[in-house]
Amino acid sequence: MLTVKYIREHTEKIIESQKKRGLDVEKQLHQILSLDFSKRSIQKKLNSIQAEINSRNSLIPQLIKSGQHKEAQDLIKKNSSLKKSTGQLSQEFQQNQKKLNNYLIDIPNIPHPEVPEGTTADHNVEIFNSGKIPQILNKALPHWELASKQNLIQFENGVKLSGRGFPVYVGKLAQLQRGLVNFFLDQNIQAGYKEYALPILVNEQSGFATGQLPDKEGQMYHIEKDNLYLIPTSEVPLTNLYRDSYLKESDLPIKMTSYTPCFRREAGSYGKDVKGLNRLHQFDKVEIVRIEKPENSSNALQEMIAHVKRILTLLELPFRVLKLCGGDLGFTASITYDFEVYSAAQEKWLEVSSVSNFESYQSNRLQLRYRDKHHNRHLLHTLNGSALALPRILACMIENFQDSTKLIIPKAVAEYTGFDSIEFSDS
RNA sequence: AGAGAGGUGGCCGAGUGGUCGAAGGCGCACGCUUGGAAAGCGUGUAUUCCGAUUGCAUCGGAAUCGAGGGUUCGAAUCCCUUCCUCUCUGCCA
Repeated sequence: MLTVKYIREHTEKIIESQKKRGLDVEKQLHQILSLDFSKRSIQKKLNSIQAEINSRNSLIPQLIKSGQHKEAQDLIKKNSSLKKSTGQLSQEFQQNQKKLNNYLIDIPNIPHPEVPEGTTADHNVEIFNSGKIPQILNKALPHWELASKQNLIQFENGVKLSGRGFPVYVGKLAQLQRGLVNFFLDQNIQAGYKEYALPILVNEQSGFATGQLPDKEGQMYHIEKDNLYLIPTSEVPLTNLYRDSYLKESDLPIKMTSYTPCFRREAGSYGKDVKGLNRLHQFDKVEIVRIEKPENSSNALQEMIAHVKRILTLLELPFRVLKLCGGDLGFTASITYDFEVYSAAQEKWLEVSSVSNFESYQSNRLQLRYRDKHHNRHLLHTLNGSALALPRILACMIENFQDSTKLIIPKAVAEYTGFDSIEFSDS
């Protein structure tokens, strides 16, 4: 979230830039400013009363020692009456603070100046296109048809076990998926990211710190008995490793990667684009996260974009990169680039990666800071991206790399699977 | 799940009612020492908020010893609630 100090100093700028999201935050910001003002005036009063009490308290033991009991009793009486007023004031102070916090939590991150105007996904700006739209095979089948026919994915069994959105991968396709995970992880490790194997259940605090709570409360699976949440992305545990941290300049940058399953309830998204692997409740993803000094975060973002591009190129899939417009930007992100792969049989683009700079928005909740050479304290910047999410990659591979007899595995991946094609049984 | 122990500053660790924001050590920073380094010596070293002055330097104040509440003129220290960790037992992949 934004700091009050920042809001105080940049009120107009924030109001202006939130318009890119289609939001009018003027009223909220003024609420925040007035709550902040009253908070400070309450604190001022409280502090001075407390100071008075404290100064008397330090006299009392001295008076008692020197036998001046009457004087001591006098001070005690004065203090106990003062104390009553502090009780009320501190209650007011706390309530004020709570209100202030609720407003603060509600303000999304400020869109970066580079974020294009626009209200819907149609206004996202294409900044890169790999250029090679594949020749579509005459009878190219969408992945759900082909994979079902060849018994590579069992959607019905998934429904039997869990419900819609929990596919079962079979045989070579399961192997291909495993190979891809290793391929992605190795690519990330080679690029300097350290691998972590993480819990996929996290507590409330972790969910809050990266911004999933309370914003996406309804989108996460919640285990009430233990008050734990199934992670919607490994961004959550990965980034929270550095919650409540003070880093040294020499520790930076921090580059991490992790493979985890991800869980999303996808409440409210039924009916649209949910066929096959397009939208799932459980899927596998390899994530990259970086923690950077503020002045380096833009460069880091560019590096991440280049990195994901490289992986997609190795996969030989046609793809494009979009700069998200304000209306399509996530709550916590300052700027986001989406990677979409072209699915020939579906004749549409599917999002396979999303790379974002959160600047200090998450750090403020995480309390993730560093100390510079002059011993001044600053919030760090966090960034993350998928490298990559599995199901849609699989879907595109199935749709783009099929011929009449087999599915062809790209070279770079074949090293990991141990086979370079999946033969179809004729039927 | 049951029983017990415990949660103190970047880390370890002392501290059971009164200058305790907290001894000591480690670490870190700067300085001295040295041909250089280590060792040694010296100095400094928590965070947040409010205020003054305004250079993110300095000064004053408040709060914080897991969290919340209570007792008291006064609590890290006593009481209650709660969360978490560890050990043993039970159970088990």
